[in-house]
Amino acid sequence: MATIRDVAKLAGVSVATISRYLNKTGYVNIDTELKIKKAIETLNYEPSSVARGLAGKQTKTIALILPDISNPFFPELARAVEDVASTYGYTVIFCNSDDQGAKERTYIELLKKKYIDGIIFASNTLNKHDAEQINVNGIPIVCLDRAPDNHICSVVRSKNREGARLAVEHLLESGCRKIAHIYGPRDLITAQERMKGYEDAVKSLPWYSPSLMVPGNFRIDGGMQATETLLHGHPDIDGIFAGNDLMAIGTLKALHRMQIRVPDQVKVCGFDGIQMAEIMEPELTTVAQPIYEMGAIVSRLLIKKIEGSLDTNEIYELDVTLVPRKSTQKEAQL
Amino acid sequence: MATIRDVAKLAGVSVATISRYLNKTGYVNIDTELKIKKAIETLNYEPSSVARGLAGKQTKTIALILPDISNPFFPELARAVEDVASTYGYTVIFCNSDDQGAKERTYIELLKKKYIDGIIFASNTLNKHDAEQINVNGIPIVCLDRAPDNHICSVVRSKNREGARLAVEHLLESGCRKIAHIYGPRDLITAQERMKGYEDAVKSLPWYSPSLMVPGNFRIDGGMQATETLLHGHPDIDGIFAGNDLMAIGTLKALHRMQIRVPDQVKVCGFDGIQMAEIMEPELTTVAQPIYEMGAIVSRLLIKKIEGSLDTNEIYELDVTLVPRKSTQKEAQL
DNA sequence: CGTATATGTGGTACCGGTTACACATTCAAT
DNA sequence: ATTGAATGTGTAACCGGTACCACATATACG
Repeated sequence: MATIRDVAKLAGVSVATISRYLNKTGYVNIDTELKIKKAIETLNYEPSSVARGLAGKQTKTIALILPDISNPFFPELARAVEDVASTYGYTVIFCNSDDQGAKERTYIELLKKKYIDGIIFASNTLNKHDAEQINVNGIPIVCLDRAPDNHICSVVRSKNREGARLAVEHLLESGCRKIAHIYGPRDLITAQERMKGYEDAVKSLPWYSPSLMVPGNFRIDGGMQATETLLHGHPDIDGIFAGNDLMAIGTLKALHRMQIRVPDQVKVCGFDGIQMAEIMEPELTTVAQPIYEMGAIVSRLLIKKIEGSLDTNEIYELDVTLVPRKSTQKEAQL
Repeated sequence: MATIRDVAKLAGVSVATISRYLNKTGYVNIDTELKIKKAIETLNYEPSSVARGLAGKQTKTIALILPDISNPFFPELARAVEDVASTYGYTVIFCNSDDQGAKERTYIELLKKKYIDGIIFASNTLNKHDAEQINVNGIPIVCLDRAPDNHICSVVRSKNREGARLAVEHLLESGCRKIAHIYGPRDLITAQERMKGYEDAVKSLPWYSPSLMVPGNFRIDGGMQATETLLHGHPDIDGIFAGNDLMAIGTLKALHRMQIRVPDQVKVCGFDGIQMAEIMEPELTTVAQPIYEMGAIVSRLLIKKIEGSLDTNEIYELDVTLVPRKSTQKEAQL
């Protein structure tokens, strides 16, 4: 690999000039420019990002910390992040935290040593202390869903509470008269918000009872178990709003095993809008988050922050859309 | 951030000694060691990976180039790669190539500039020329599925041909008498091998006809279209072996729309063993590849290559397993 | 014409590590 | 006593860039 000094020698100028030419900082005579161009060409020179990273500030690398890439919600997000990052010339390192604070901190240490330019947090355990820790090091961060604390970093999230209300209202309109909710892990803001949305929509209704809310774990198996519990306690349930699609899929599976027909006997609605929802049989109605868009926005935000054209921390709340499908279809009106 | 010189000053020794201590290269007196330890402790010193990268050789970073992380096959693979990489202290950069040679080459250029330690190719367009190009730069590479050329890099793949035979035999055992095949993109080795496996198993059977093989694109929509074409031409088909799970899912969907019952009228088998297969209704029988294991092996291989404890290029062919599920179930024997 | 400003270029000290080499000292073996 | 290996440490060049500063020349303005 040729170095900048090789190029300088061949072009008959100093390294400073080459650097100026490369970064378009300072003056370079048009003739000199041509000579440099030719030298670079013939030497097949490519500036080393590592040297640049050491000398200057930026490594043109960002990190994406998420709980688990094999959770179907994240691949699309990751794709979006990588897409916009690469169009801006950034490279992305990805880390699976499994939502464990310890792992996150380990990664953060590692990333600091690597002079990473910024971090996207799609993980949920980042707390105020950690965020401040990173901020101290001057590394810009942007969060998904969760704000460690007000204004410590920008946050992108979608309207979880409103979405949950939408889901319940849709179930009501579809003819449900007793709707249960399977909620996700208590420590996840998204799960909390969706639960609140559910409560908003049902608490004034005569049939409402707190026992209609049971915990899941945001995974398929959790949805299955919760559904069994639910139908055991309330055999007359005719609508289930699951806190995310994975649990809704579990619900569908459990109902199928119990030989309960969807949507005839029980209607089901999920939340997230992952691809899987569409391939279920019956197809799963869901409140879709704009996953790709979230990833794209969060990346653009981070890059803006890195490049200094943004120094305020804002909260972006994205709209969700109810996607009605088979699993909540009213009986045909004959 | 403290630097090595700060530590040296505080500990009252030279930077060389600190470096020796850090890398456990060369002698360091036990007393000196203690002083250094203390200095590092009080300064909260962390060596800069970037400086190390520039001075020494390794950046402790590997790249994973795959077609598209949102293709359900890859998240699990990516997870495995990241898991083992991180246990060895490596960090992973991921790149979506969309199977476009141009994108791949752009990434490779970028990665070279970053002094990446090695590359895992799970993408399919890497050709001999590209691979040599990388080899010239001395960057170790390991491939999934595809060997650009014999012995230019190690390859991890699973027994596609044998797996396809397994699938067809299973369909035959389940009572099928006319089995079609939906194959994937012609330029993918995996698709070719699976097609060959299908042919191996059926070519000597009386009903066999080349028109039983139709192209899909390894995606859901491709599977749906292919299924429609297939049943149009051969209404008496009672078994379909799709080249991958995504297409098999499409098949299931198409059959459902055509009101053809699975497995009663037509049995379906996929290939890959992605999580989605299990959540289908009916659950999809498939030939499962050990996806996580493939990712783990390929990463370990790469790391060994990087660290010099491996210099031969080998081919690892992993066993596949037929996972019988509802979509190929025989009618109950009453 | 003197002076300010724009244009163009080079020297070189960094950035924060690694490592080759030189130089001591200790200790066991001859 | 001599020698050579093992132990221990420091100096400084290098990795490949960036950027500050000095310095020249050309052009414009009052």
